[in-house]
Amino acid sequence: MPKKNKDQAPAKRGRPRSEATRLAILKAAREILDEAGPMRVTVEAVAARAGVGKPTIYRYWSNAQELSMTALMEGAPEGASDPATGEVGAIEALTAQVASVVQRFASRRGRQAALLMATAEADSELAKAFRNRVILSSRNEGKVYLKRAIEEGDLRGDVAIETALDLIYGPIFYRMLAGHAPLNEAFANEIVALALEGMKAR
Amino acid sequence: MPKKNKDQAPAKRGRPRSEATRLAILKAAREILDEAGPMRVTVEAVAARAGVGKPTIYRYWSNAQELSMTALMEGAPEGASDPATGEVGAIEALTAQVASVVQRFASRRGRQAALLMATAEADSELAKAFRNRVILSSRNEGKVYLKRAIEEGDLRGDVAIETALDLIYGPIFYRMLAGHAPLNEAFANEIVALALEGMKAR
Amino acid sequence: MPKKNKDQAPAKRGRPRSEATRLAILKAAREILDEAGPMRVTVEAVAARAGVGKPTIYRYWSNAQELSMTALMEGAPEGASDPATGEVGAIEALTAQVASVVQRFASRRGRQAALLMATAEADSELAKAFRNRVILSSRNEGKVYLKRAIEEGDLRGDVAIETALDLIYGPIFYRMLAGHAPLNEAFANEIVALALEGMKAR
Amino acid sequence: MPKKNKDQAPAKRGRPRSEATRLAILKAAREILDEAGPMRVTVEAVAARAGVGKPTIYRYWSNAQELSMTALMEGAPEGASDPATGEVGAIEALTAQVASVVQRFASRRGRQAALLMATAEADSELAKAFRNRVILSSRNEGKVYLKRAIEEGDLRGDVAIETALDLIYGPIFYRMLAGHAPLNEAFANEIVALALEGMKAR
DNA sequence: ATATAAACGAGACGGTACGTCCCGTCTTTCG
DNA sequence: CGAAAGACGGGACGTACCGTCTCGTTTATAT
Repeated sequence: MPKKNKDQAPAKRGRPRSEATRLAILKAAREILDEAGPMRVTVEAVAARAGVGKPTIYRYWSNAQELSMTALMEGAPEGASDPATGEVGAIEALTAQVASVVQRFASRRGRQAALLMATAEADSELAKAFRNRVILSSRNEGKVYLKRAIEEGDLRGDVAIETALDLIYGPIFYRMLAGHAPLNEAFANEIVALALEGMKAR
Repeated sequence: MPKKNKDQAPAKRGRPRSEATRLAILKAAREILDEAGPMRVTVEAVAARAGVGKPTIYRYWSNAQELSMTALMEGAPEGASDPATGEVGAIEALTAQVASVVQRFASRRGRQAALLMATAEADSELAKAFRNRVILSSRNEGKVYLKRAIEEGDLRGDVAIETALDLIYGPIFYRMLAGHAPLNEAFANEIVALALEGMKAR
Repeated sequence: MPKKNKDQAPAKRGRPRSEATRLAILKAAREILDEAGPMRVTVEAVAARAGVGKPTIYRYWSNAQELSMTALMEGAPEGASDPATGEVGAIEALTAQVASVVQRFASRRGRQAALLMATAEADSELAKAFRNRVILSSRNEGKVYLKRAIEEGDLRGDVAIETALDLIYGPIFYRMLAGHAPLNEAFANEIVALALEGMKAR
Repeated sequence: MPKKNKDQAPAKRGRPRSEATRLAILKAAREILDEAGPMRVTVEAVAARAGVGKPTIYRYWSNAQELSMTALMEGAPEGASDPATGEVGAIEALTAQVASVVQRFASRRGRQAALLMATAEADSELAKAFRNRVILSSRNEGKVYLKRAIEEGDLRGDVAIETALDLIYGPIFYRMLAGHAPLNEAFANEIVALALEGMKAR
């Protein structure tokens, strides 16, 4: 049996890519992001800071924006903030989660993420991953709570869950984008309360 | 009394700015926006296309982004789509308006506007104007409908109007940003129905 | 008469090019040439040293090689080493000139010039100018001496002047290229003597 | 007796270098030289074309220039165009040889060889070999003819042979470098005739 | 009518960053 | 264990725009 990998691995040749290098690049990108903002995350600056050649960066990402997206994704582990201990009611848990999302997106990092999302070319693979990880993961979490609230009889069973989710999470990004009102915990409570008002089981 | 303007006007001398030039610049910017997207709206390209010197553009705007915002604002007269003729119920009118807003932001121009808003420096005067004109004008329109619906007894009087408005208009930008579901008329109907469900007068 | 320039000047528009900038670039190029050799005359290094943007250099020259050629041409005024005072015989004057040419091309600058000539694209306008100024100017000077020598009866009148000139100046570049023997004053004397041996009027 | 080489060879271990590989590299280099010129003979391009790793090339040559020199040397077997059959006079034979040299250096390959020679670092071993093989071999051939011409009494015995050789072969490279006049057979005849004019035995 | 002065087109300028090519070295896996 | 493959740090390329700065040329007032 001369072959080691049974037709599953593509048999990589040549020097393998260095994970350490990749991490150094992401670290540098994250530092610049924090210190100087997204406009300064240029391939040139990141390469210089990471002690890396520009071509190495281009080997992994096709431009500074994609690099930024990866940096933001891998930098913030995106929590999955405690999947609700069951002790507490589903709607209360949802409210708490929305509050934490609001808080996250009220921060600089949150704004950067949204900006990046808005700027990105929508169809790239990385953009989709970023969207799922950064923008939609909270929405998916929320879906679990809503379903549980229905199971537990707190919400009516005929609720249009998808629309309800947009009602709950949409306003967060709206305020972030338009800035017409503050992003704080009170806001989180108001949204959830009002959005679910009409869905309550009587 | 040698002065004509009684110490209020600063007595303009020299050649006045040419409105035709300003319009040519905006026209060129809009064309590039349509043909090649917001990334290509560079001061250089606009100047070349408008047959204008770069300093002339900088005399009016401080960078390409501000120019784009003006172009977008003056290009789309922003409708103010018939302020509801009173014949029709306030909630129906609101639903129709939301549908038209959804349609507008489903277009390329709409996406460009939102992107520009996201990218803009939040504190500039022009950015505020842009925000009011492009992002918040629809919300303000909506507020009128909501108030009328309360007056007409369709909605309860103790409704938190501001939150309700965010509930209605937020999801539009959310879907535009995240792209997880389509922006169409059905969506408009669903949002309004669900958002107001809990505010209905019983 | 509204026009100032009577159809002779091409009516320059825009900010004129700064001669000071051009000279600073050439100075920097010459310095690098001296200190580090022709390989180090990169557009980037010259721009940095001259305190000039790269595009400014590309506005004048299309690559580092052309820049080097200009630097070498304008740097060494190419002497026209005293056009022979008439007091001395034409052949003696020629010998002295050849000796000075040998000396010049024995230097680093000389080698650089020849190398540049060899590397240059032959058909460019600048390459032709460089060839005339740096490589062929000495040959043209020599032609004057040969003619005078014929007039003065030192050489026969039926001599093939062009071939004779190649016989005299060719060996200089040959030795420089092949390096099989030294470039010194003795060599200059030998060449001229032997080359003209067969042309002496009897 | 397990060893093949009887203790005189340095006991080669491991996979021996493949001569086929070496030839493939040289072939690829020669092809690029022909098709795209000397500037395009980069180690990278040659490796790709020859289907060879870059380190393999660096194992044989220290840079692309040396590779080019070898390619040019081994590509053109350098003729040694008929070592004079004795039937014909030495001066006639010399004239014929000079004509063939002129023809060779009038070609693209000739120009490339001279360019390479000019660019090369003079002190490298390979550069010396190249110079001897490509630039000076014709001169050495010529020396034989000159000596024979003296022996045969066609030329005077007190001739400075080295200078005479430079007089004959120098103009070829001069014209190639400066391009002020064509390189053709007539030129070859003229040079030899004029150069030897003064050395003829009377 | 004639100065005066700002706006204008043109485009050069010092810069920053782009994305690409190639260098020469290194680190794997394959034959 | 040599050779292919190819990643790596690095340097330079030539280009696109940036925002600023002269230029010479209109074009309206204000004298």
